[in-house]
Amino acid sequence: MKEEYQRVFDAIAGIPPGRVASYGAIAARAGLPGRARLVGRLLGEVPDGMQLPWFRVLRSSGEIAMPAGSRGFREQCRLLRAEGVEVENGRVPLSRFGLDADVDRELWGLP
DNA sequence: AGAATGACAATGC
DNA sequence: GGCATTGCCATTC
Repeated sequence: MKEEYQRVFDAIAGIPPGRVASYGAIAARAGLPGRARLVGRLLGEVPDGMQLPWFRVLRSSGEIAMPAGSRGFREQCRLLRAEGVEVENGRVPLSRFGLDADVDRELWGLP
């Protein structure tokens, strides 16, 4: 596995419970700005049951990035709600649960 | 090599 | 907020 991939996994694992982050944010946190798609590709190949909070990763708009109604979709909603995250119509209000620059700094100690 | 595809994103209307 | 465009990266045909 490439270094980059590992860093992405770390970044995802670094999302605190009850919070969500966008693909772009993860990529950036992993030191791979502009590689949001890479993140998405990795998550797609992560087997279910793997110890990774993949469900905390959403699109920049806050919506779940899979076909509504699909198995993974429901699973993601369930897991998120289990952590206290509001999921309304397959979407999460990033204004409250999303990691923004401020939280990011406080949490991960970025400059 | 060239084109299409995908759990994406930023910008402009 | 929706829709189209453009940029991106890795993989697969």
